[in-house]
Amino acid sequence: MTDKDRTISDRIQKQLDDMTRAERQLALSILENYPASGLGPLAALAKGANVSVPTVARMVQKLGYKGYPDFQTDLRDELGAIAKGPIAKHETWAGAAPSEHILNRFTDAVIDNIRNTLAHIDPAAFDRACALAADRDRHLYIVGGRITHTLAEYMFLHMQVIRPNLTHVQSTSNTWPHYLLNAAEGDVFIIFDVRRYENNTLKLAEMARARGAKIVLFTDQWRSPVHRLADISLTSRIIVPSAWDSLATPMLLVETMISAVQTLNWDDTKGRMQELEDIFDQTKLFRKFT
Amino acid sequence: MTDKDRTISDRIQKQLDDMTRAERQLALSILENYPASGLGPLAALAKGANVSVPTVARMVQKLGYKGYPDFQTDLRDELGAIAKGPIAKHETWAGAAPSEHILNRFTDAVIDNIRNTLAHIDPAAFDRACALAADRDRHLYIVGGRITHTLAEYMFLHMQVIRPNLTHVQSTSNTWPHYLLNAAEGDVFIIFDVRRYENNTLKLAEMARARGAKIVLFTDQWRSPVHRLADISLTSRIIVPSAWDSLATPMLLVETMISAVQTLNWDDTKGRMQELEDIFDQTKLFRKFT
DNA sequence: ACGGGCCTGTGATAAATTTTTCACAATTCT
DNA sequence: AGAATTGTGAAAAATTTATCACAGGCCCGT
Repeated sequence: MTDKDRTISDRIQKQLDDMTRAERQLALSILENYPASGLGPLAALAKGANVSVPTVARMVQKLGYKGYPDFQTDLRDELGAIAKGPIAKHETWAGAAPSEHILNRFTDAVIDNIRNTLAHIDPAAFDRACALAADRDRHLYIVGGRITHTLAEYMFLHMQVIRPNLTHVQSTSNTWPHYLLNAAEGDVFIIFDVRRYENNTLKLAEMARARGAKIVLFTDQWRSPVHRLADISLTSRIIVPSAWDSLATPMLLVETMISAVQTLNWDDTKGRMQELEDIFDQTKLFRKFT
Repeated sequence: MTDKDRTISDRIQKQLDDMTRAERQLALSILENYPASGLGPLAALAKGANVSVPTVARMVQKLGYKGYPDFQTDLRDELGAIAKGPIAKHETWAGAAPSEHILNRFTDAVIDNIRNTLAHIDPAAFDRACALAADRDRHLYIVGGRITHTLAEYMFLHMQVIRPNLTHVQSTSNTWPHYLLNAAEGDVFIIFDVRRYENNTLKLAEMARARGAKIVLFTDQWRSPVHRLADISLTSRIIVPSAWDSLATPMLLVETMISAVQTLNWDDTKGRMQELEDIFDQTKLFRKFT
């Protein structure tokens, strides 16, 4: 037993590989809300993990404890030890690393970006953008640039399941003018443009605008020049301790929009989602919900 | 009941003055090792406080609980909330929207994912992964699946600037076996695989492994089967109130790794970035940054 | 100092809950 | 098909909790 196995959490994680499905399910549940969930009654823990009572009993014994109460005692001791430690310790995300570690510095920055972004966002505008993206009568164009096309494609992949009638355009390619030939009044362009802003993207936006299309823009705090043409601009803070910017926050917004649009289109999407559920079942990670 | 009474600790402290000798003795004992001591059996708590069993029973009822288990439940809930960190304390992110708005619910979930992911990550393993990714002598393969290839590509785009000698492989394409022909012992595969896990990805990993390559895996909390072949697994929590999973947290890790690798290779990267700038300037792909 | 009122501990017991275990069926994996 | 895993339902065992009555102690005012 090395240095790393001091906490029960570590020990559980280490054994994760050798566990069976139900055990792993249980272990993850314990880790999920650690250590509170393990301090309640055995039956509650079992229920929370969607696992049977004997499974819990069997596992704690596999972990080397005489019984569940024994396991709880260990958990409590650990909890007590933690609380006694350097309390006022500046909060670190990866507790096992010093706060100067890049993991902590970077995460700090991203959390800060998220907080700042959400604080300044206009929920009404966001909702309008979602409504536009959900409208299947409008053709939906999703446009990304050199780096942002990964975000654009990510959105495209999901929207494809949610609704028909959409196109993924890469503004850096030289084929995008072709797409615009088909753009009609009322169509929707979701455009991604963060610094350094791309001329192609701006041109594309201008032409889209000229054809009477609606423009939803994902950009950064310094705002792409496209924002003057956009009906709705969603700006994210993207600075991190790195030579590059972080797309984590824009991605959060993208995912949120996907979720919102899917809800708006739920009636129509339900069928397709059922298929996904079936595939989901095949992963055999979970019990079926009965 | 005001703002200050949110935690049980606060409530107990407030009543401290009105308590009798034995009660105060008990209360201080609870506070002494909070909340661990309150989560054990009643008798143990009594003994630890040098107080009789009925005293404990009487006091928890005075505190307004139906019984000791009731009190414990409250303590556990509080512990669960605390463990989530001050950030997750039901803060509304987009202040302009109600907390039920999807923006707030989704952000809550993502922050929670980040917190949980970072809490369980092994910084040493992360550092080793970065070192592997930074090693120019090893060819670097970046592998993504159907959805995750966007993340893979995102990483690839940045790594391209940082170091030479790398390839982006899409496991869903049927061309990947060709890439493997060139893979040599000691080469590094960064593989992305979240549920639903893809057979192609697993096969690819197996072949890479067979050729003696190192494998770094980005996966979710349920862990892709690839993790058994991986030298280093970086697991993220990815659940959000949506029909899909969130790649925001894996993306955070990716960006952090990019930043770390770039620092490791900084001497060389500096020059390459400058060249890139020059090339972009020449092609006038970008507007100049003001 | 004294007595009354309150608090507290003792020891015991009943009640409630929780834990443990079992055998077997159902399911999943190989 | 056979082996391993997991769930079910139940019952027994163990532990924990809630209470009780009562005695001893402490504080307080007289």
